[in-house]
Amino acid sequence: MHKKQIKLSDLAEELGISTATVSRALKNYPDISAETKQKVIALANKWNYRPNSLAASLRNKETHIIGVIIPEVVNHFFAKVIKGIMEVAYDAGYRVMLCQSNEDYDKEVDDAHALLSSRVDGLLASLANHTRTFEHFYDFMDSGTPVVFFDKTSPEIKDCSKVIIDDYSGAYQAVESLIQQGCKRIAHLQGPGNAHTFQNRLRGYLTALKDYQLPVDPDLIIECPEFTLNRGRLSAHQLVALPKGVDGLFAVTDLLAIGAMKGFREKGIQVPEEVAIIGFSNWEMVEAVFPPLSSVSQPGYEMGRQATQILLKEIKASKNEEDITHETVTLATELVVRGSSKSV
Amino acid sequence: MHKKQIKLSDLAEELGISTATVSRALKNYPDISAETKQKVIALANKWNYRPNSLAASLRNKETHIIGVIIPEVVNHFFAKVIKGIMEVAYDAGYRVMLCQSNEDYDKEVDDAHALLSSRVDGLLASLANHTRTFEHFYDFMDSGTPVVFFDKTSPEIKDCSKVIIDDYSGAYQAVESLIQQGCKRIAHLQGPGNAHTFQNRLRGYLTALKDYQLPVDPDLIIECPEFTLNRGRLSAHQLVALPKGVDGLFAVTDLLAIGAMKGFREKGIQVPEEVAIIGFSNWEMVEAVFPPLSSVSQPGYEMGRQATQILLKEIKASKNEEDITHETVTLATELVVRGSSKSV
DNA sequence: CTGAAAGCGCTTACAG
DNA sequence: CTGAAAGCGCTTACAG
Repeated sequence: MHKKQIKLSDLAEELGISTATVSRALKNYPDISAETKQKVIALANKWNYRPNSLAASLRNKETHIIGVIIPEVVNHFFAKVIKGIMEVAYDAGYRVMLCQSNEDYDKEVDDAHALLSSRVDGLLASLANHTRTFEHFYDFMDSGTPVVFFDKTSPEIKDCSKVIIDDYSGAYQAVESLIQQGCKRIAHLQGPGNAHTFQNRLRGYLTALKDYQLPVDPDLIIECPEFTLNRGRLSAHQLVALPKGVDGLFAVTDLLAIGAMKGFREKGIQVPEEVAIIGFSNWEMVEAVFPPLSSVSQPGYEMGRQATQILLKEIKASKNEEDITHETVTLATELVVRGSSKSV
Repeated sequence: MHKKQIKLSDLAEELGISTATVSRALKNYPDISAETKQKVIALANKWNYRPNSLAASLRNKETHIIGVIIPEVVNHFFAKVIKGIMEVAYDAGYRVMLCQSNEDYDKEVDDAHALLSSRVDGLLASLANHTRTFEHFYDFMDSGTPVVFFDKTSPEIKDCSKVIIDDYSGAYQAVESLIQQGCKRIAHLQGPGNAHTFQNRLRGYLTALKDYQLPVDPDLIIECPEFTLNRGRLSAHQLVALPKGVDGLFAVTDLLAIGAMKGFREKGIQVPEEVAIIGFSNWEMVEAVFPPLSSVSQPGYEMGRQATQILLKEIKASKNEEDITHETVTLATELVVRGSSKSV
């Protein structure tokens, strides 16, 4: 590998001045003569000089890189979060090192260690479904590197900021709406593991049933290990086969709900006449299926933006040795009713 | 910011040995005594030592980071590419710095410069729709940093590897299939800009028409500036309003095709009886709409994997000062016929 | 207005 | 088997 990248000393040598002066000229320090600045900048452009940011980062003890750990990239919600993160980061002059835990605790730990080694200035993380210990995150906090959790987090984690959505209320509203339109046997397609978000949606479901004096039937609660159309489809088949049947369904995520719609249709069940369905996330595709899917909005883009804004604020405070007050932002959810259920 | 991160010299001091020995012990050099190694490793674990990879990278002149420039993260195809990239990179001990050009040429240039400054070991890039000059990529090649383009590239770019799909054949097949099932007035929802992929799909469409002696009607070709359901929907309305109507549609991407299905349905047009529709990408959601959408498969995950494998091979060759033979891999596409068109 | 020098935290050729 | 020393490419306090 013979990378012939230009360095400061190459410019300095050609101009017959010191690297210190070149460095200062490029950073537009006020006490460098205009003439010197011009010469330096002209030469830097001529040679296409790109400063080695490794060296600068090592020296300055900041990398202007944000680490991101996300369970899964191929997921519309998380993709929007990433977009929000990258935009805010870019506007502030930060770059993003992205890691996908793949819902694997060991990989999550590994990624955290690598990002720590890379000396990222801050970390944005969303937990894998089965993460139960958090030492790999505490390592960041202990080293003074701010961490902000988004979406999938845990109440056990203290002393850091979080951006979450109101999963509980969103779920409650959805199920309440099904109840109010007359559903008596409402199923729930549940998310895997002990992820707090999914637990909160389950809690919203259970509480709504209880508040309206509807019994909880374990047969109506199906844990879906992965979020695919097919899993939703098969769950619908399973529900249709129940002796007492099903007349409503709230799914932890839209993909499962859409899969379930397909599964019901395959069994000749009419939506919403025989089974009313509500999903969660409200992604664009809910408009494309027929009937359009009712869903609870989950503002991923906004979540990414806000989490990054908080992180940048904490990075800045940490750099200035100011005190940091952590905050938990809860983004509102909203039930959007479409053809797959009735408005009440 | 008072990051109290442990460094080699802290370990060395506590053990009363040199940093050189600590460094070698941690890297399991053969000529370090087993006893020393154990002591070092025990202490490193105790203090949770994370080597500063900035320092190591600066010294070794390699970062084990791959730069990725992609037009858009919120796009199922690109998300799958990213997943493929990250998996292969991770397995080889590489990390990913992700940049989203947002289909903006200036941002693409900016991202390229930043990645060059970060001294990534290699670059994977897919062009923004309106990119027409490539200096920002040539900078990498000139500096000896391998670049592999995937999906959106340009024949003007020489001397580097590419992983693309056979857009032309996929499009040709799709349109041929529509013709063979009797469609006479086949519309095309076209992608924006001069992106080569979209041009090739357009070319497949035009050639198929020509081969079957069907006239090309400019009214039937609609350029869609962005890929949204609504854009597909409105395009369908526009086509329905044509005096001569439309009886087939090939869309440059599934989201537009699904939007068009919705648009036709809104106008009371039956799919596939009155208009047969075929999309491009074959993403999971095509199974969810009704009727299920016929589509040309576009293996994004595989594309990400292969592009990364080639890049890693070139990085290795470059490091060993071996000659590099660039290759262009063309992944096959396949028409998958479903309910929105008829098999022939 | 400019330069010499030290230092960020590693790694490794060289010496012993 | 281990250490002293140089160096990766920057930045900046200090001196002039």
